[in-house]
Amino acid sequence: MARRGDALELAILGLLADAPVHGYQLRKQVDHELGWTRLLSYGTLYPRLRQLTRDGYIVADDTSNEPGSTSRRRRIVYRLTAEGKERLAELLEDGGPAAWGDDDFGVRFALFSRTSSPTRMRVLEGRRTRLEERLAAVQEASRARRERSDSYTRELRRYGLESVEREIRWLNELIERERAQTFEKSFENDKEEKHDS
Amino acid sequence: MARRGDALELAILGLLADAPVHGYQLRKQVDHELGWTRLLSYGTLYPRLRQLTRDGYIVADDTSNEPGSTSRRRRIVYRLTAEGKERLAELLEDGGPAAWGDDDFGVRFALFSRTSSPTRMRVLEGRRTRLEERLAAVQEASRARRERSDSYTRELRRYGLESVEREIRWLNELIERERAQTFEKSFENDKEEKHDS
DNA sequence: GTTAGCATGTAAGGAGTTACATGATTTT
DNA sequence: AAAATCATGTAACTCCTTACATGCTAAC
Repeated sequence: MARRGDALELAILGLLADAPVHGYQLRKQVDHELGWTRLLSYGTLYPRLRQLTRDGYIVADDTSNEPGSTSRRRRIVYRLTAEGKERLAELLEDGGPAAWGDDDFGVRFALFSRTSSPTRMRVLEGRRTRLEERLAAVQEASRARRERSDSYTRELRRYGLESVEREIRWLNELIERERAQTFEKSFENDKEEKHDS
Repeated sequence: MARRGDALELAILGLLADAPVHGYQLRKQVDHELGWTRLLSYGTLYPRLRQLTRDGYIVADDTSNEPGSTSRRRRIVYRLTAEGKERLAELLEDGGPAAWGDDDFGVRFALFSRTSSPTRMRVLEGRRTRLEERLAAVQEASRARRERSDSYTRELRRYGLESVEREIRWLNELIERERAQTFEKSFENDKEEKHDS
């Protein structure tokens, strides 16, 4: 049974797919390169690296044993195994509800170049739907119920709604781009098919 | 020893300060009226209400026992005690680092009308500093290190940076407004003082 | 009468933070 | 020589989610 939407596992496997890195550097990459909101602590990262090692998705190379160049720091560099690559592909292609969440979406989006076009579409549209639902719920609540309405609460809601609307517009652009690309490709395929016939 | 920045406790006490409500409704208010990102589950809310009751900050009135109007639903309505009001004031005036976080900031901001002006300033400026640090870290990482740079990663970073910059501009406006208010008040105080003398 | 929503809870498990602990290396 | 940062880890604790469980009431 595949663990449910696990942004951290995906982040680790996705980053290691680019190049082998050690834990300390991995943390920085997760914090800075992926759309990570809260900082990742070592108390979370290191145990997880060991767990993924146990699972057979990654392997550790301790560089301190290597007689390489002069006095290197002790580093444990992790890299993907064949199973890890499979696992990564599997996680990436699962564009279900778990992928619409705030944390998961960022990581998945950053790894879109390893994701199939149909899955990219599912993730983008799922995320958009989720945001639209949220928008509707907040708007309705502010309309129907008589609620807290001091200036600060109103300002917070205004800014929040504006931010969500902005992200929806962004997603719409991305979806358009994605569609255009798919169209180009199917157009090229058509040409090739005609060539074949 | 005061528990560290606890957005949920603050949210509950803050909402109950307006009016007594029952758990089910409280959840909606937390989700819709405060800047809450992830949904609050009952498995979190109800145990916490009991805990706050044990702490003496709130009390429960079971309306099903009241011989009031015809056949009301069973509701357990909570309201603040005197200790709860004190606790709320105490939490609100602690504008330290815990208040700069993504979750905490939203709740605190929504409750700003119950917060003193100096604390409001501390919270706003602290939040701004935190965002500026984050911005600097990401920008530096994207400059210095050669990193993932496919189009999706770049687009995610671009959008992320834009969002943070936007929030900083928003905070700057709010800080300006706050300063102007403070100035007005001190101006009025000056007049009164002159009047006194 | 049946579905949908209201309303309150419990138990188990997982996940992450915090604080602690250690030591090497680079920079000032 | 001291301070900062690199680098890895452990243990306790807290918090939250998930899934389960129950029963009432309004609407269709």
